Amino acid sequence: MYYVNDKEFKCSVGVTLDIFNDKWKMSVIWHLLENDKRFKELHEEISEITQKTLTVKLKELESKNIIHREVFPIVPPKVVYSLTPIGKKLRPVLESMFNWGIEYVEEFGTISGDNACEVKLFKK
Amino acid sequence: MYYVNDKEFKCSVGVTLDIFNDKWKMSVIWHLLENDKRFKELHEEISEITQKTLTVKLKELESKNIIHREVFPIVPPKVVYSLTPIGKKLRPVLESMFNWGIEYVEEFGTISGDNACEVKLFKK
DNA sequence: TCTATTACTTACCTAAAGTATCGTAAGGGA
DNA sequence: TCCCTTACGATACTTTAGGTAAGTAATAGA
Repeated sequence: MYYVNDKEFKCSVGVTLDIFNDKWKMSVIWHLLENDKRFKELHEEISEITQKTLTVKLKELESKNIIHREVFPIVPPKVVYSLTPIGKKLRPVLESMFNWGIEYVEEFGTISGDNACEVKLFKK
Repeated sequence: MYYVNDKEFKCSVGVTLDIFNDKWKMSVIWHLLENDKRFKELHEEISEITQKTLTVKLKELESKNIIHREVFPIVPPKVVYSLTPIGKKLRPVLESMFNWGIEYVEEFGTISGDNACEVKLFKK
């Protein structure tokens, strides 16, 4: 049995799925894998998310020790988000999702042109 | 650019995240990786999901060609769900989630006793 | 006849996420 | 002085995903 603040899990997969049980957290991790980002940068890159939801998701990830939030006390404000060590260890998860996505599209979708996405993934 | 029925994605990770953007689909895959299952077996194993939601999620996964649904015309009814070839290719995704979950619990949770979960994962 | 079985369906309700707008705080320009 | 700017996020309201609880069909067995 695995226990993470009062919650009980039969399996470690459950721990992971319980954290990433929503629509957005994995996306945030994906974008932070590239490099640290300010709130506005994240919001521009994950353009479909609303400001409020992004705020909530960043707080959730911070409270679970997956991202780190650094505030610069200047005006206009500046806040930079980065992955913690355990957050960085999510890379293999996103990597396998990346690879599966390609296989899925090759079978059931279409690809046009190319994209700079691999760069994001495979740069250290 | 990647296209999967009318939807456009900048990155193949987006394709994967768009499919598994909910609370339950990954869990269903996890349980089907072990072996094919009837509706009732899945419902017992993923006990927190409601019957209605499981029905909906299975239909969604079937429509996306990730699982296969076989109906036996008997009474009481028997319906067996299994992973399609592309569905089986999700194993590395769950595997990395499994591994990350262990690392996360080692750092922020506790483990008591052991579990038979690895068996499920690593049996072919 | 009555109950158990399995895989759903239906109607209703609640909680999570989305939309839109406003607040804060310091500096710059008219 | 007053208003505009930027970056973050708070607030109020609406939409939707998921949860609750009950019902259905068809047959076997008590």
